[in-house]
Amino acid sequence: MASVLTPQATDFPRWYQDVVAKAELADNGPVRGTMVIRPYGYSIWERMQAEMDARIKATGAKNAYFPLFIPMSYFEREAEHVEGFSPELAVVTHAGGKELEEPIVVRPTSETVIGEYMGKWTQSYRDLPLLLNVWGNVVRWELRPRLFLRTTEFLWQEGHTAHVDEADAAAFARRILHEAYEDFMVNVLAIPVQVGRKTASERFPGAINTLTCEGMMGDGKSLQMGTSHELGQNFARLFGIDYLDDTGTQQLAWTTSWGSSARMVGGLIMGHGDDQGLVVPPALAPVQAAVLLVKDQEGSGDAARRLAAELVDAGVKVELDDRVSTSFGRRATDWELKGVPVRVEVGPRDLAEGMVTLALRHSGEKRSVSVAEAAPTVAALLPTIQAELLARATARRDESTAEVKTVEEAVEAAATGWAKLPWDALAGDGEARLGRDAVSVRCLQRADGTVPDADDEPGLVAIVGRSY
RNA sequence: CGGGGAGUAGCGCAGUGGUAGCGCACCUGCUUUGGGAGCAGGAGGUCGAGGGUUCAAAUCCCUCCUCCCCGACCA
Repeated sequence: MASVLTPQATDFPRWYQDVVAKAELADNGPVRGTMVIRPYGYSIWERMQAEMDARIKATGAKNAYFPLFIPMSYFEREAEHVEGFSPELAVVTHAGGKELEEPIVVRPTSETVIGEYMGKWTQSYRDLPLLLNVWGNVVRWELRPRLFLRTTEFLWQEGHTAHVDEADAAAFARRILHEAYEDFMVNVLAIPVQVGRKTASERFPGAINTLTCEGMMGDGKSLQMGTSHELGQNFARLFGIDYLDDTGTQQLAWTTSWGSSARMVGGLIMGHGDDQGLVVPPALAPVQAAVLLVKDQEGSGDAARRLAAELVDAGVKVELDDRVSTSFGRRATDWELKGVPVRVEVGPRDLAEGMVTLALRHSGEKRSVSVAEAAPTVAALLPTIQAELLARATARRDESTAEVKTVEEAVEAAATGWAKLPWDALAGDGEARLGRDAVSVRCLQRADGTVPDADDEPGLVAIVGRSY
């Protein structure tokens, strides 16, 4: 059979584009950098949203919505913020048939508007912490777009919180990082992210500290899959987020912001995909099992429908594929491209023996089970597959991570994966030297892998690599 | 913004002056269906736009537009 996709080893970026197209995830939009998310791609994003939303709400944050349009003047209040974002702003200068008095920015992020309203809403320490989350779209004008990974408009979640003091803000930024982001990525996406602290040069514009989750992709490059920022009192000062404390003294709040986006779909593709296409972990999959009717003869159609119903009853997300006017091979390939964890192949040959065939996407394994055992077997397999995917991704990441001592060795290791390098080895112009080879510090960790509180703690380790 | 390409059917492309073609996809029918089925028939085009040369332009000339790829930022 001719291969459907460009092999990863031949051209990884082209493989990625092929998967996006053939698995029917997305199309390019009419305006450069925009993206049309197709139903299957969107169903994956909806599953991500559902899992993330539950984790975000579990921290006490509540969903709200803020406007797409932001007055330009809001941006100009914070020097680093405006400097960081101005090259990628889309600005509305005309509306209603005339030129506007003040240009309006299409939000690239919402710290400023949300700051303005937090300022209105916080008067007493009893109003704090104020924990908000927004699901929406943002626009950052991109020169080099790639579907899901970097598009001019993208879907995301941005959380914004205000706290009575620095310690509470710092704790919350870490809580989101671990309990929402890391937990989701490890346990649902089955991607073993490295969590750590960004260096000053990689920090969010206007933040005093940025924390990150970095996943390793199939080509050894790093993908930033979620970030959580401590904003200090920068935005509180500029937008008047203050309150009276329990002694009646006026105090400035401490704020955080944190975001994750549909870029995670790109992480899913490149984190688990293979030359046969996407591989979706069962905990995430919008379709966990496809019941594939080989041909509708000798009652196999009825058997397939019955089996699909049994799978639903067993709590499995099922899709019945009885489009027998399309060849079996074509349909099997399509489900494989879409990364559906289990295919249940139902045909007269097996049914004559009282059996059906299960095909596992992640391993390529096929096994025969009796019709009666099929539904419970599939239901029981899903957690096993989930665990195997995480184990496999973890092993691959560890094999592709080298412990090194010098900048030169780090650059060499970054050709195929990550390097762990003593942060001290990058003192002075180390980051600039990495940058010349398109390599950067993805994050800093303590020797035990935990997240540092400052980048001048002794003995820190820099995780270094190429990135998306 | 600097350098390099490309615009012809939904997608990928061929077509160096004689009036539009191939592969895939699509539609109809028949035969198929256990890893992208076969055969037959069919539909689909202001050849990026405008101007010029010519008996004749997808093809040659001029102008414009758009898109893609490589160099500085980013979820």
